[in-house]
This record gives sequence, C-alpha cells and structure tokens, in this order.
Amino acid sequence: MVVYAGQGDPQRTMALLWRASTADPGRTTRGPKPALTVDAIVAAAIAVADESGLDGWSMRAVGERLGRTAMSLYTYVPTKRELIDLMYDQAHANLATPVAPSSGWRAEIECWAHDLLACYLRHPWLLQVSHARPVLGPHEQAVLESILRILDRTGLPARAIVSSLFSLVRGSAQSITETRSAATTTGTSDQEWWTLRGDLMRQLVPDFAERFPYSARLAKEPAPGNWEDQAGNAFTDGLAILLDGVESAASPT
Amino acid sequence: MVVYAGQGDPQRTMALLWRASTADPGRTTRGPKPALTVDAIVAAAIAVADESGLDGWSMRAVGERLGRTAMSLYTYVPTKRELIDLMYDQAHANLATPVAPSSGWRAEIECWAHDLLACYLRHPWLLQVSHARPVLGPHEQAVLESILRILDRTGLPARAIVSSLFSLVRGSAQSITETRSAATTTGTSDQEWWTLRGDLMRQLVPDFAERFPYSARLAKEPAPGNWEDQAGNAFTDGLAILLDGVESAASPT
DNA sequence: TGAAACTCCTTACGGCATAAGGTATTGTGT
DNA sequence: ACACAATACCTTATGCCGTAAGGAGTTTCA
Repeated sequence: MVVYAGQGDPQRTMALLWRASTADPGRTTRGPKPALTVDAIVAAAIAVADESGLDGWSMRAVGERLGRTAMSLYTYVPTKRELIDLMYDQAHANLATPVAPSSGWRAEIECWAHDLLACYLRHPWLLQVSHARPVLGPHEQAVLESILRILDRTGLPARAIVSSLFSLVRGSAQSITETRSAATTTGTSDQEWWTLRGDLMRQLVPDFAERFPYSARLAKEPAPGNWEDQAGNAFTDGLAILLDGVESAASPT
Repeated sequence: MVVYAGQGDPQRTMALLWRASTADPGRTTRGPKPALTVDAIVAAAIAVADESGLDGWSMRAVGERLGRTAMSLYTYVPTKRELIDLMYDQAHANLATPVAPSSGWRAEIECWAHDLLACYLRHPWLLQVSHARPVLGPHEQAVLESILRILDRTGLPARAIVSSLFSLVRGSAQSITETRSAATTTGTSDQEWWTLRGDLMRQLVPDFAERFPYSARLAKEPAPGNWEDQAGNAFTDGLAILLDGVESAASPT
C-alpha cells in the first residue's frame, strides 16, 4: 500500500542511478556472464508496477516476470528500496520534452505540465513512492532542468514557481487516478459509483445538507463531463490560475 | 463470508466513519463488555504512526500499545485498511478552524492553508495514505466545508481553486517532511547532508554543470535560511502566487 | 590446474495481515 | 437456576513479504 523509505546507502543508490556516466571500474570478467542487466530488471519492475500497482509488486513478482528467483535480483541491485528508486527515475525518461520552439513561456509551461501529468497517469505508482529523502536521478533531473530552462527566460524567481507546479501536477494526477481506480476496483462506471456513494451518504448522514451546506450545494451544482474529465478540468483550470498569478508577478501593474 | 476483493467494503468504512451520527442498531448487550473502543484504537494507531511512521506501523504494534493482541482489534475494525481510513479522518479533527472574523478572504484562505499544512506536518504519514478511492469522513469533510465557506463569499468558481489549494498544501508538506527526515534518518544536519550529497554528485557526475546548466546555476544561488525554511518559503511564496491568480480572476482588469 | 570471482539457486528467519477456531464472559429466555 | 446465545479476546496457522546465509555451477586468470 505504502512504500516508505528506510535508510538505504545514498552512495550506492546514486552510483546506480548515474551509472551510465562512469565506466564501472570494479567489474572483473570472471564468472558466468550475467544473464540480466539492471536496465532489464528495472523495465520488468516498471511493467509489474504498471500492471498491478505497488500493492501487487514484489521482488518475487519481478523475478518471476524475468524467469528468475527473487534472490537473483540481489546480484544487480542491493535492496528493494534501491530498485524502486531506479524505477522512479526511469519512469521519467520519455517525457517528450517537446519545446514548442518559441510559443511563449506560458504555453511552454502548460506543455511541460501536461507532459508530466501524462507521465504520472501512465505510472500511477510514482505517486506512492515516498521520498523520505530526495534522490534525484538523471531523468528526473532532466525534467527539472527543462522547466528551469523555460523559466530562465522570464527572469522570475524559479524556486517557488517550480515547487508549485510540481505540487499542482502531482496533486491533480492523484485526483485523477483516484477517480479512475474507484471506478475500476468496484467494477462499476464512475457515474454509478458516485450515485451509490451518494445514496449511502444520504442514508448514513441524513442531515448532511445542514451540517455541510456549502459542500452540499457544490455537490448539487451541475458539472460538465464525467468525473475523470472533471478532475482533468480542475487541473487545467488550476494551472491557469497559477499562471495568472505568475504573470501578474511578471508584469507588475 | 463475503470478502470484497482487494479494497475494503465502502459501506462498512462509511458506517464506521460516520458512526457517531447514527445509533448502532445491531448492538446487543450480551457477552463480555468491550474493553476497548474504536476511538481508543484509532487514537493508539495515530500515536504509533506519529512516532514511527507508517512503515513501523502494524496491527501488531497498535495492539501491543493497547496491551492486546493484533487479532483483538478485528473485533472493532474489519481490516487494516479501514483502520487507516479512520486514522486519516481523525487526524483532520483539530484544525483550529480559526475564522479570523472578516479580515478578507485572502487572509482567511492563507490561514486555512497554514492550518492544514500544520496538520500534515504533525502527521506526516497522512501524505503516504494511498487514496485508492476517495473516502471522505466527517472531519475531512469539515476541512473542505470551511474552505468552501470562505470561497462562497467571493463568488469565484470553487472547484479548481479548492483542488489547487489542496495540491499546493500537500505538495509543500511533502517537501518539508522530506527535508526533515533526510536530516533525521542520516543523523546529520541538513546543511551537512546536502554538502555531502553535493560532493557525491561532483564525484559521480563531474559534467553535471554542462548537462544541467540551469539546475547548476539554481543550486549555486544563495538562499536564505536552512533547507526546511526554504521549503516553507516555497509554500508561502507559492500560495501568494496562486492567490494572485485568484485575485486577478476576482477583479477582472 | 587450481583458485578466485561471479551468477543463480535453495533454504530459512522473522515479520506481516488475517482466516479459523477455541475459551471465557456476559446477558436473555425459560 | 440454568441452558444457551452472543460477544471479546486468545492461540494457532497459512501464505505472503524482504532478505540473510550458504551452496552449486560457470568462467577467467595465475
């Protein structure tokens, strides 16, 4: 359900994450050829997580997908924790980095945010990986770099903006995957599911409207599209609000 | 016995969450007096989570704190999953709801956001509770209600604003607890920790500055205060930006 | 031709959620 | 007064989990 970080040796994790940059110096050629690679293991691990979430994920499950035992993975990766760090970074690899050449920084930020959102929706388990300590790998670093590059031209203070953007994207992704899994795990359409939930509430909490008048009114308000669209709209609208705020800082009245 | 696959039975969870509202009808008085209450169990469970995080948390640990076995808890609560839902809602109970009477909606929102942030910092495990489906209990509902009440007077569209505020607060809380635990788990001060991390990076990725020029420049920029203050500042500043955006929607130029 | 270095395996341990079923305790119906 | 129903709590057991320990087979170097 929840992956929490124990310690883990940062040096070892970092070395694995950035291993492409440096030739492995300690590698001797003795012994049988490795049948697997770290990359293959990470790919298999991501596939398992994509299919069954982090709940169904385990070292045994990853090994099985590769036709190996769980223990054989420990030849390549020190612990589960490090493997998850590698998965986390690798999942940020193909983020399109589209860079609509010079359509203005606002459009570029929107594009960046939507790409990142799409990444989280492709790999919902990313949102469950707890960062007890921030471990930046090359791919996540590249995501950060690309938004910093966009912001650089605006001359705006980057820290708060970047942090807010990440929060907004992650939060929205969480909302969207929540509504998705609410629908799939119960096997009902989201419409049905929410109707059922509403009936249950009316039965359990008949005085809901008196206790929570504003919530009740909001629930009654018609909203366009299905529930997942609504969560998506909340993202688009929220991003617009945030960028309005950024613009008002960019061009002081 | 019918066991719902994977997730908990929403009906049972909701009944537990909102149980104060309805008199339990099925309760007969036969058998030994219960020595525990659901409230006591939830309180103990929260205490365990506050002390040791969700990874050190288990039904056994909660039972032990109450002088019982893990299995005795199952008399009161159907599964671990439901207990965590109850903990989650209960943790939102004492949010001050300060309501500075009429200091203007912007100040009120800021107050609300800071209270919620404080709640997340008091109970960092809240951020790790995976919302496979959104389960609103009375206390979390009250938090939602209070921000809706504030926004109601402004006449602004609530959905996107509320969603953005929650994202920003949760994301910031995560950043702050990350830097905190980075310091505590390694036993070094945050200053030392980041220096060490920097040294490691320079050694493993000597061409960092060429590959990630904007990130490198940002890292070099002086920033006030320690790292936790910085994360806190990112929250305050991000909130200001977001509220600027809200204001620009409130008063169209 | 060893010996070293390496991959991968089996086995085992302690911890987890929780199913199954036993026992003691309390009330109800007679 | 007494059987019995209903309940709280316990012990035990099952099948997961991460991973420590150590063994067997494979490849290369001295």
